[in-house]
Amino acid sequence: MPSPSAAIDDYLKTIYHHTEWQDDPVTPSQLAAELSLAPSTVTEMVQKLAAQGLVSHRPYGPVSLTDAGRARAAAVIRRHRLIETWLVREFGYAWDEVHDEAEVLEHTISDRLLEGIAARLGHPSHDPHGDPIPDAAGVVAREPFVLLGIARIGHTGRVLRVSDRNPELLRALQGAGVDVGHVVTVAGRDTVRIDGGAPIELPPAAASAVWLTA
Amino acid sequence: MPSPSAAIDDYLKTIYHHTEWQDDPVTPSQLAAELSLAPSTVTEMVQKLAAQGLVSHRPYGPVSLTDAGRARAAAVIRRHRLIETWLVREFGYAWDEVHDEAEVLEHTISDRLLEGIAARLGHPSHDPHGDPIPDAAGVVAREPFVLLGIARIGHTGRVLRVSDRNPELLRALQGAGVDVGHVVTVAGRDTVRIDGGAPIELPPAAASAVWLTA
DNA sequence: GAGGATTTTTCGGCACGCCGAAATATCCTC
DNA sequence: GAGGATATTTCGGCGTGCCGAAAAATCCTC
Repeated sequence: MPSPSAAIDDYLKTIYHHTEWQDDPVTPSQLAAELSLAPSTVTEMVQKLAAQGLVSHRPYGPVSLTDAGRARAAAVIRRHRLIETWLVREFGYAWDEVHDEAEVLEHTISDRLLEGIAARLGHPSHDPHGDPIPDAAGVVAREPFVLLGIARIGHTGRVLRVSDRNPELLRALQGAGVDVGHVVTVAGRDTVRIDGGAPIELPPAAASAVWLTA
Repeated sequence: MPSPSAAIDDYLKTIYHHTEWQDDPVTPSQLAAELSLAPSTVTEMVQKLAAQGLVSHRPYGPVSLTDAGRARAAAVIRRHRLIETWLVREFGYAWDEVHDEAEVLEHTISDRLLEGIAARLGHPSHDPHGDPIPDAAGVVAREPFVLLGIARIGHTGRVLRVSDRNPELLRALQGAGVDVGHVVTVAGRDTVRIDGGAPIELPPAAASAVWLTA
């Protein structure tokens, strides 16, 4: 049981993301791409994680978290999302500016400081992207959702989450008034109305990046 | 000119501490003791720092900062002390609890966040120990001082600084009311009066750990 | 189901920061 | 100023996390 490692946490976090919204098995090559590492590096690390009981993996197969791995990943993600929330609320960072800073601090802030931040924020259950923040026990609050591109025309829902992989899209949506927490009505695969106003056409990528309450 | 390194910054910071209040040349063995590293490790790192122009050092001699090294050290110390101040003021850490957290965060916080913290604190010039915080340009505010054990009996001064190496002593002094910013009158090598009250005897170590305005 | 394409793994290697043991330089005492 | 004590440096080595090249397994198409 070696001491925590930033690299290990990054792997766990990345694997976790694949099971957060749909249950995707992760292949080593996906991991390599997402972590910007050589495939050989990923193989080695995955073997190490498997030896520590954090992931399950048989040779040439996909990778998935064990319960222990999921718990640890949830803890890292809690840190990441709390830090993002804090940077936005208290330091005026924009949504798309917090990621790099959180990426570093999630590995270095003490539990004590983290909980201090959580307390000061009022123990939020969601970060500024609308992603749920696991509580200190690793439990995640969930809400039923539909993707914008899949919701039926006329469906009205609150924007629950905006996928945070694409800063450009984030800004475009924000500019169009499609912000987490806002209520919109679906007018097409990538078109919405706000407050019954005129239809607003969003970038095509929005169809699979905007999550509405069901 | 490699990218910043936490290890390098730790060496520079430690060397800097030796010239902060008196101009002590630092020997490799002192560095090794203060950094809790093997002497051989220090030799290697010092050679690396010398090659980068951050310290000057000839074989078997002491180590001192170059101007470039001092500038970099001041930047690290600025980070450290701002973070300490922030932890005390905004998260209710006690003086003697902030050091470890600051030790880590000083290497990982971005410039942007650091300056956000500085702004929120009102750009303080001193940390909770009374140590001066270099400004963003590395310039340090100085004030004339005397050590408690050296001040003449009857001298009255404000507590400017309490050496932060010894948490136990810190607590003892705080308990006795010898806090940074408080005004005391010297009644002996390790005895003071506060507000003309009865003499308070401090631990012997206080003589060389408490700094008063001259 | 054969054979080539793709994915994964193995293997040797590297940079970093560290260590202990042994060699070497300096210091200090008589 | 000789000789031992002490400080410093050199050297081989280690763990972590990474890489590229080559080998091995799997997949996919015909």
